[in-house]
Formats: sequence, structure tokens, C-alpha cells
Amino acid sequence: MSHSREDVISAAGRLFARDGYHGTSMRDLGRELGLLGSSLYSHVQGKQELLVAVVERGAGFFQAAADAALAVEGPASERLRRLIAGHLDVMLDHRDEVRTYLNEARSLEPASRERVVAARDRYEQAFRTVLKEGVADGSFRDDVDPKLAGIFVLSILNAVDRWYEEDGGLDRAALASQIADMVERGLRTG
Amino acid sequence: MSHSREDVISAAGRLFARDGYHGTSMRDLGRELGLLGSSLYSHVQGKQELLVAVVERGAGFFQAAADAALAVEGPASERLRRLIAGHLDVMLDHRDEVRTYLNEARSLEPASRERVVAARDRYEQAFRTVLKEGVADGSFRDDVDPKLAGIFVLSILNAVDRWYEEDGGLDRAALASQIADMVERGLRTG
DNA sequence: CCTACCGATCGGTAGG
DNA sequence: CCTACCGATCGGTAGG
Repeated sequence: MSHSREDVISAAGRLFARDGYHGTSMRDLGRELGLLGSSLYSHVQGKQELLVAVVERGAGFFQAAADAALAVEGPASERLRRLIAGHLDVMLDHRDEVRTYLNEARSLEPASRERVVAARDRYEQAFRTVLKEGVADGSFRDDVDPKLAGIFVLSILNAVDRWYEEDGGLDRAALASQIADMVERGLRTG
Repeated sequence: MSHSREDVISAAGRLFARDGYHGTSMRDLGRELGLLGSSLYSHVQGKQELLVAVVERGAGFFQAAADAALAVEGPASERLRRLIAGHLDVMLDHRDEVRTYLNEARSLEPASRERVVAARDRYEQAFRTVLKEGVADGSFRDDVDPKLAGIFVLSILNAVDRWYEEDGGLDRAALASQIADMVERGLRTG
């Protein structure tokens, strides 16, 4: 059986998400793919390169979703709802990459970690921008701190990975609107 | 220099919080205390025992804070504010234990992990109870789902560890009321 | 992608 | 708390 580099990265995401970067050995990863640990070195230069690839995949999915949400016309609150739904879609469709992105980025070497931190800041900026717009157009209260509110929304969203299972009574769209409703009530004027 | 078992557990918390359980070796921990890795085995039976001790410290701090908050008389919203402020106090006063509790519990062996999960459920129950009381006495909207709302509040609180630094412009009490205000606006009737 | 291997490091132990 | 050590496992390489 022959594997592509993409296969190796996906399998790495699976194991990093489950056992952590330090909890996963190259031999574990080989076993997951049905080959020896040493055989992985024909696909990648080293373990750290795999972590970089998985984390950058996760970051890329989030940024693509944010770009799409920001492009939507209409009121800021609509873009905020899209950001929330898009974040949930990315989390639930790419759970391994997202988990690795959220929990294992600290195991990146400094240079790549800095790039990931910058990407995370840029993504957070999308939330902050929409919140500022909502304050500016009067739909959100003017004592809303966009930075703090953005952090709170992202905190709720990122934690979803820790408790939510899609096969329960609450489907993805219902969860998205529960979060959006709760957040909007916290922000809205009047 | 002689060390107590408590010293060893505190140092373990420091390293587990910073480098993770799998990223910390017994030799690392020995170095932190000025002795050899093998010397630690006169204080503890093994590495896993240290993880259990650190995580249970973290869990214990949280439960003690919740018990105190629940004992406060008056409206449910006041107990909710106490739960929020108490959670922040525990996080910021015991950052290493809390970080280990939040991020490294998955490295516990099954038996102790189950105990920790049970303790976490019990703690979450405190939030749910107060939210239910608020719905019952009419101060919170009756379409508030106490389970979901509790998860959202705890999501915001637990994420604080990931971004907040106490020496910035926002002090601990101000952060607590920002969170409590935002949450209450999301819950309140009218 | 495997065989065969490297030096380093891991958690842990015996004995003092 | 140290000396001296154990077998297992780590990330990685040379050569095919």
C-alpha cells in the first residue's frame, strides 16, 4: 500500500489530536498507516514538520471561513452569525486539525509558532472588526469592548470541541443559533 | 537541601503546566528541585502519582470555591457572580495546578481520570443549579437552558488562562464583572 | 518502503 | 538523596 504525504499528515493529525504531540511517536504513526516509523522519513523530514503541517491546515480552514463570512453584505450582526456558524463548521468538519491547532501549537518550534500566533491574531481580528462595525452602526451597545467580546465569543466556540458530540439531540445549526442568540443578547442595544 | 512531598508536587505542577505531562521527564523535575531524577522516587512512587496529585489539587480548589459561593444567601444572580469571581480567583492564584487540571487530565490513567471527570461534573452542577434557581425565581428568562448556559460561562472562564495577564490594564475584579455583566445581560428577563 | 542500526533519553530499581 | 544501572523506547540515518 502506498501513501501520499497528505495521508501521512492526516494520520498525524489524528494521533496528535488524540495523544498529543509528545504522546505520539513516529512508530505509533507508522503503525497507524501500516508501515514502520523509519519509513515515514521518505515522506517528511521529521516529526516537527508534521506538526507544522497539521497546525497550518487547521489555521487555514479557520481563515478561509472568516474571509467568506466577512464578505457577506448586510448588517454586522449577520456577519457575526456567519463567523460563528463558520467556526463551528470548521471545528466539526476538521476536528483533528483543529484540536491539534488549539492544544499542540505550544510544541511548535519558535519560528513556526510565531507564524501561527500571527495567524490566530488575524483571525481574532475578524471577530473584532465585525463587533466594532456593530457598535458603530448602533446595533450593539457602545460600551461593548470589541476585543473582550471577541475573546468571549471565541472562548465559547473553541470550548465546543471539549463537550459537543454531533449525534446528540442538538444539531450543529441549533448549537450555532443558541450561541449566536446568547451572544447577541449580550451585545444588543436596548 | 531537603524537600517535602508538597515541594515536589508544586514543582511538578509548574513543569506539567509549562511543558505538559509527556513533555516533562523525571530528570527535568529533579533538575527543577536541584536533585537527580532517581532521587524523586523517595518522595513519590512514580510520575503518574504526581499528575494525580497536581490535578486533584486543582479540582479541590475549584470545588471549595463553588461550595463557598453556593452558601451565599440572596438572589441567584449574586451566587452566580460569586461563582464567576471564585473561579477566576482559583485560576489566577493556582495557575499551574489549574492549567494541568484543564490540559493534562487526559494523561491520567483510567481510574483517576474517571474520578476527575466526576469532580468536574459536580463542579459544573453548581453553575447549573444557580442558573436553574434564577429561571425559577423569574430573574432569568425561562427559555434559558441551564446546562448550555453553564457550559458557556465555564468556557469563557476557563479560556481566561489562555490570554489574560494580571499586570495589564484590566484587574481581576474588573474582568470578573465584565464577564458577569455580559453573562447576566444574556440571561436576564425583559 | 524495509533492514539494520545509532546515540540519547525515558521511567524506574537496588543498594547504600 | 546519590551511585550505578536496567530494559524499553525515542527521533532519526545509511543503504538498499
